Amino acid sequence: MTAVTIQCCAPIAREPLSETDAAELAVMLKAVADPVRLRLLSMIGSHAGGEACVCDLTDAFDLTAPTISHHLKVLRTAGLIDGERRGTWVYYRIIPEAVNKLGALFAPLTEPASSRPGELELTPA
Amino acid sequence: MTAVTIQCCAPIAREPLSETDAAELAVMLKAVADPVRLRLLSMIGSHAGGEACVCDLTDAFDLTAPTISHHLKVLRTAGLIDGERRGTWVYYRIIPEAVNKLGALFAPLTEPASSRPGELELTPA
DNA sequence: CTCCTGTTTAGACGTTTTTCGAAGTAGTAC
DNA sequence: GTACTACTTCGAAAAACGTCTAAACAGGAG
Repeated sequence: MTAVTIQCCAPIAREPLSETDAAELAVMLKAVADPVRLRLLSMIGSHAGGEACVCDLTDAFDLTAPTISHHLKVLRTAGLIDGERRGTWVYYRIIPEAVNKLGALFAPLTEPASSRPGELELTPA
Repeated sequence: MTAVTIQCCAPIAREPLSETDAAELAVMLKAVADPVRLRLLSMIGSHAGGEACVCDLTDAFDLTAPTISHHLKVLRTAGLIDGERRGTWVYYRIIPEAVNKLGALFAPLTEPASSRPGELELTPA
């Protein structure tokens, strides 16, 4: 599930976003536009091994487990993370293509993308 | 007004975001996490001359003028755009540093922050 | 099997957001 | 001055959101 287009749009200042692209990007941005989810994403992404257990994440907040679970679901539905159960615990990992898509959206127009070394290797699937 | 820290954070996957940084970034992301505001930002940024009149923007939507005005205010409060009245019309323009900040947040981890030239002069509070 | 821990789902409640119509402010033209 | 246009502010209604508690589900241990 969670079918998300990996690459769709030029940087925001290159040309006006279409209604469709804007709607799709807004879903992803809305997922990230919350302090708790931002921190969750950052914790998962920066965790050793590239993945983090829900149990690790829950302890870092003053929130109940269901609330954390809800936020993780929002991130997962938006296509930003993916989760997998291994035995007792569930591990989440970032989906880099999705994050790169956001990075590309806000990339500066000043220098052509070519001058940034390995900016994005992602070509649309 | 609209005092916004220009640079505060490493890419999201480098290290866990602090509670403070996450809260601050979430404000900016929330401003951008709406289809209408995304399109407004894109229209302003890609408009010839780097600025757009509210009258141009309003016509592109099926929304009333007060609603567009509200969205523009949200973007302005978040520090993403700036507006100026010249005679009869009000013109808005993007604040590139703010957009770059978002781009940096979602940038891939390939190069260490030190290799980006004089990105910014402000250190976090 | 039962019990315990980790995680998700369901439902409820208060807060925030999006939108509108109506009224207010800023500026030009007459 | 009045009249007209451009834009913003105000106040209200509906929808979406974040959080909780309670209950369900998944898996390991006894």
